[in-house]
Amino acid sequence: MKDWAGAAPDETSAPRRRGRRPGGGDTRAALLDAARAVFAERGYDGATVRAIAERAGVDPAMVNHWFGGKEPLFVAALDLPVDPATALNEVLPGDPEHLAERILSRFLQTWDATGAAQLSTLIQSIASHDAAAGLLREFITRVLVVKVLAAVAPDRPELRATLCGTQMFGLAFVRYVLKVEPLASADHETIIAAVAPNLQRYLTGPLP
Amino acid sequence: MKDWAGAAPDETSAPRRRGRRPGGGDTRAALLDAARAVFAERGYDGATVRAIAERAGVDPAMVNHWFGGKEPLFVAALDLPVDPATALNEVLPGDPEHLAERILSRFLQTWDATGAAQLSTLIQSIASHDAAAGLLREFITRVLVVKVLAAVAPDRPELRATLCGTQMFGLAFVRYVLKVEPLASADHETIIAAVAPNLQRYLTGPLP
DNA sequence: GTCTATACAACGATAGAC
DNA sequence: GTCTATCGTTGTATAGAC
Repeated sequence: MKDWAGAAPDETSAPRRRGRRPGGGDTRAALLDAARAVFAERGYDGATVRAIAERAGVDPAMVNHWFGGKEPLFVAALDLPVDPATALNEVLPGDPEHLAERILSRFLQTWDATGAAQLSTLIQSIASHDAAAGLLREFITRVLVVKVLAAVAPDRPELRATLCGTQMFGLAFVRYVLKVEPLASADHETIIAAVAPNLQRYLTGPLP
Repeated sequence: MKDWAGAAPDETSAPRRRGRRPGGGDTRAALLDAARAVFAERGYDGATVRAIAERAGVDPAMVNHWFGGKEPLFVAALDLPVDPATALNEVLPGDPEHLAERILSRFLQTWDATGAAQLSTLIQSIASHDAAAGLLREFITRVLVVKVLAAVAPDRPELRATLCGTQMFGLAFVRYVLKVEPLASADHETIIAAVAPNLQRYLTGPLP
């Protein structure tokens, strides 16, 4: 950390070789591992790109080169089966009063296609490892609050985001992990019609 | 949480002695272990009291003596910090249109007092072991559908029950396991005011 | 030769010390 | 207010793979 931050760079230590590494194409994997460790230890804001790159033994610019920035690296470290940014960009445009329907439709399509197995393992790691829980907490806060709620919420975006999180997470768990009938086998239309009004109230409806 | 995969003591083919056993005070624990195993293997309806007692190596009458019946044994096997029957009897009476508020109030009091640790371990075992997931599925179906929804729901009690399950489980997970702010630190009044209308819609509101 | 992974320097923004 | 340190990000030159 303090090697190259403020000290004079004209030390006698040998500079790292520039250019492409001989055999190892493991920079991307090293960054992912380092990112999971640092994000888990310090959270999203506390984790710096420089610290992650240092742990991985590479230049901070590699984060941008391989992932496009700090946040895409964070999403990649979560190892989700979908890219939230892409999904949100497809879902956000349109009437804000029908946003819940679009979110639910996309949500069901994604997890029905991916299958419950992957979601089950994801939830397991979330429930058992504090690190994973911290990562998801960061994810909920950042993605839901900053991107979704800031665009449509009239007030209290943080509270609305967590409330949306309760409904979406509970739906995922009961449908895909517990597989409680008749919800586990219900078609998308039924679920959207049942859940969308509640989710929409959390998004734009009146709150105390 | 108990060890759901723990093997119950094998049944012995020797004839059991009648009357009080000499030193054995482990009949209750043996029944609980056997109950978890058999409930997990066969579900609530498929598990018979006789099979549970046989695996525990005791007389079926012991189920009635120690637990008061099959269902209290099932609840005891779930190792919940509260007795659902008692809690429901305190919550059900009153205006059905305000049932959600009473459920949420009781729910928050229970888990805030017990602490998040116990709920976290409970959810972990649910997410990781299929057996525990099956038990909770049975619990949701039986308790919510038969006892709560049958009393207040105008139609589709099964669907309403699972929808209520999504909201309650999601609330528990986000507040007590993930501890996402501001929901994790919100007072009961705020949460009830925010969630009760949605839960009430699942209970008695219009469904598609 | 081209292509690409890499290192280094530097920019604008931001937060805190003074 | 200024100053400083550090952040995320970007530009660019270079070394090695192709």
